[in-house]
Amino acid sequence: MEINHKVHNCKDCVYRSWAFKNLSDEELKLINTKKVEKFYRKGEHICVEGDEIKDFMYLQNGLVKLYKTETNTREHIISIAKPKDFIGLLSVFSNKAHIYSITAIEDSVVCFVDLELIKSFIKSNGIFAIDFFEKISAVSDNVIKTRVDINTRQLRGRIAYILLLFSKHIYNSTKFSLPISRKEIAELIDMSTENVIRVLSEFRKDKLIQIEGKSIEILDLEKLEKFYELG
Amino acid sequence: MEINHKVHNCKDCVYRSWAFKNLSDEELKLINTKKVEKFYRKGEHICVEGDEIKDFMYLQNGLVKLYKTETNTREHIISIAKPKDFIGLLSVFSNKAHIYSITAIEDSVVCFVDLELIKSFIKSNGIFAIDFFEKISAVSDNVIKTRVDINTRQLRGRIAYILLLFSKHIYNSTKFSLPISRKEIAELIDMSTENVIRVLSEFRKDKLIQIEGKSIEILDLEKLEKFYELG
DNA sequence: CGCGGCTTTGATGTTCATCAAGTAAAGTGG
DNA sequence: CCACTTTACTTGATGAACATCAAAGCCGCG
Repeated sequence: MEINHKVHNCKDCVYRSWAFKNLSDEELKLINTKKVEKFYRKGEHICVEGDEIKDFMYLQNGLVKLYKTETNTREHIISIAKPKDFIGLLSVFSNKAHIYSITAIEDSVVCFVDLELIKSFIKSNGIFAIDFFEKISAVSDNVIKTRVDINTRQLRGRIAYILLLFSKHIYNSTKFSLPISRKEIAELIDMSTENVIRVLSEFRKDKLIQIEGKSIEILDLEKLEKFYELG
Repeated sequence: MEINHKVHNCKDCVYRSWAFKNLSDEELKLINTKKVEKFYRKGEHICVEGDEIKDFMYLQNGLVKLYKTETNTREHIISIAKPKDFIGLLSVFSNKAHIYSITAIEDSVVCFVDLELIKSFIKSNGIFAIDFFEKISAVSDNVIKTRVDINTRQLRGRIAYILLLFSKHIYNSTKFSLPISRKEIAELIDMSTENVIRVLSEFRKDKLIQIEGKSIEILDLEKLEKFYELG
């Protein structure tokens, strides 16, 4: 299932300047020898609820979903992680086992770093510790904010939220290809699949978006933002 | 508004053995001289959305709510914090300003510790850093879990959730006095005040609970748990 | 080529918020 | 302490928002 990805040197990794900027050359070297980069094809599992947490994982490339399995046919998506996000959330510190499953929704590359190594850096390198926690706190804080954002809105506001999320925060374009199915959108924003489709169709009829299968273009950003703001 | 509470010595504080157990005697002494314990009467604000974050705050005693103000008459409650919880959540690391307001819903004692001091301990004391982050991660993780729990349920399941929350996790008793109004329950679980009342009345008629004003007794724990599990 | 999963639309019914109106409780000023 | 005001609570009636059911077309995949 998993294919080992072409391994980079951590020194050249974009994440060095982000989360790991405060590591010394030796520490970086140690990470470099111990880290594992794995490639996941769209649809492949990265981890499953209940798996033991051994590594600190962050997304180098692609897009993944965090979710809980509710029934055989229904999942509940907690969040969509984008590159640079720490995809195990805080569980890495507060749990022994993953509390969510993670699956790639686009071809993705995940970097695994042994958790004990990260912990040893936290212990020995205080500057790193502070910076590191700022970064992972932001990711979790954002999940909370997103959940609240979604709950306080109704259908149109939620769909507008999702469209704006992909457009502004993930693809940086008004034109993109939806990485998830209508059903997954429904599972992400707590509504029925049928109503996701209905609202999308309504938005198309009202010329807010152009949509054909997975391909979406936002035509009227202002109106969409109004739907988002008004709930 | 705020009344200075009788100040304890950190050495005798129950929290020493919990979050601060890995601090040395000198470090503890430093906290002791710098910390401020404040007493808040029920209803008093501890902080307001937008306030600068200067301190790390944890709840020694009482009960507080975290919320966002939506309109003049409506708030949205994010969570209820109980003793030992870190009430600023992760914002302390990822934000300069509080993103939620905090108000006491019971008479409460909050301990304020200068954030810079905490950060300096994180830098200098690695064992403390790891332990400390485990603790605050658990609190935030729990907020996420709770939000998901609530959204995936409908009215009866949500009310059951709230009742079980107070009974099991806060008061450890089937008999307790509700610390929040019907309106606040509504704001916490995203439903209308009227329907909170309706479901509570229904539960009373069905002999699941006995309720008179704020005083509640759970009569049929099993049925209540069934409502919670089935949503 | 046929099966299962995804998508779409319409019809129906349930769940829920909102409105209205009244009672009880809790502050507030004289 | 009492009239007064406000805020909390409660119940019923109504309609809006939404899920569910049903049926059909579509597409990919073995």
